[in-house]
Amino acid sequence: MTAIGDAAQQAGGADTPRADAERVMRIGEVAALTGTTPRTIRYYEEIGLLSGGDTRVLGQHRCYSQADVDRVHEIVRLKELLGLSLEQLSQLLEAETARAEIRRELHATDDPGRQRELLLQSDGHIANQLTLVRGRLTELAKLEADLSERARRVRQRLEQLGA
Amino acid sequence: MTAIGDAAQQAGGADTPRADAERVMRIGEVAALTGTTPRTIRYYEEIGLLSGGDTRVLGQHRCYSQADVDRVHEIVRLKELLGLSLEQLSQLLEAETARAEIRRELHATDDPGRQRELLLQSDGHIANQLTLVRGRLTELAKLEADLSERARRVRQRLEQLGA
DNA sequence: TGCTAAGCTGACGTTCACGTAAGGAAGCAT
DNA sequence: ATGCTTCCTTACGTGAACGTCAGCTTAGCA
Repeated sequence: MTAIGDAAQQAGGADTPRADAERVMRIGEVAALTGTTPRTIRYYEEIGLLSGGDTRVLGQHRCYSQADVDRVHEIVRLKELLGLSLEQLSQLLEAETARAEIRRELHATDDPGRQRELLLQSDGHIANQLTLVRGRLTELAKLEADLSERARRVRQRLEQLGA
Repeated sequence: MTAIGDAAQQAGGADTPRADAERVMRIGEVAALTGTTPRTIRYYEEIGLLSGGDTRVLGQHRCYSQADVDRVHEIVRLKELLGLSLEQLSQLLEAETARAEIRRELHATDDPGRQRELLLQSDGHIANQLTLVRGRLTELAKLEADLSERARRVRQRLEQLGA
C-alpha cells in the first residue's frame, strides 16, 4: 500500500513520453521527495546504499527515477523503524538491490531456470527482513505489555486513594 | 515480567543483611550485568541519564544497587528498540526518574493529596511512553504487512513457474 | 601496613552520518 | 552566447556515543 518500490508497469514502446512514471529527476528533487538532502543522497551512494548509476561520468549531474525515490523511502523507513546503522541496512537492503536486478533480468531472460533462481533469492532476502521485523515486533509488544501493566498498577493505586 | 525496575519490596529493618536485593555493586559489575562498559555507565551519568549519587565525593568509587541495574537495562532496551538518541531517552525516562522519586516520596508522605499528585505524574509519563511504543508498533506492523505481501507475490510467481 | 585489582578523573581519539563551505561545471532557457 | 540555477567534487567541520590511554587514588584483603 505504501510506496515500496513498484516502479509501475513498464510495457509500452521506447519512445512513449509517459510523463510521470519514468520521469528523470535530479538529486534535489529526490531529496525533497524523500525528506532528505542532496548530501545525504550522495552519501548513500558513496557507501553503496544507492546504485550510483555506473554510466555517469565524473562531473555530470546524477539522474534518478521513481524507483530510486522509492528505494530512498525504504531506506529511511527501515533506518527509523529498526534503528539500524547504514552498514546493517546495506546488508538488509541486498533484498531491494536484488529485487531491482531481478525485475530487470526477469523481463530480459526467457530461461525459467534462471527466473526461478532469481525469485528464490528474492524470497530469501525478504524472509530475512521479515525475521528481523517480526523479532522487533514481539520485543516491542513485550515492552508495550510491561508499560500497560505499570499504567494499570498506578491507576489502581489512584483508585485506592480516591476511595 | 522482564526486569523493568521493581527494586523488590524493601520493608524489613535497617540492619538486615539481605544479601541480594540491596547488595551494593560497583561500576564494573553493573557494566557486566547490563552488557555495557564502565565508560558507558559514567557517560550516562555525565549526561544525566543516571542519577550520579549526589552523596559521592570526588574520587570515591561509585555505588550501585539492583535498581540501577534495572534502569540501565531499561535504557539499553529503549535505546535499541526505539532507536532513540540519549537526548530523547532522557526525556522519555523522566518517567523512570519520576517513578523512583515517587516510590520514595510515596512511602515518606502521608498526605494523600501529594500522593495523588505523584501518581498522576507517573501515569502521565507512562502514557507518553505507551503512545510512542504503540506508534512504533503500528508502523512496524505496516512494514510487516508490506513485506509479507511481497513475499506472497514472489512465491506466487514461483508457483506459476513450477506449474 | 603493604599489595593488588578495580576505580577515578581528565583528556584526547574514533566512527557514524551527515552539514557546510569553496570553487568550478553542467543544464536549460532566452 | 549569456545567464541563472542547480549540481559537481573536494575537503574540512560537527554532534553523538562512546573507546582508550595516562597517572593517580580507593577498597578490600593478607
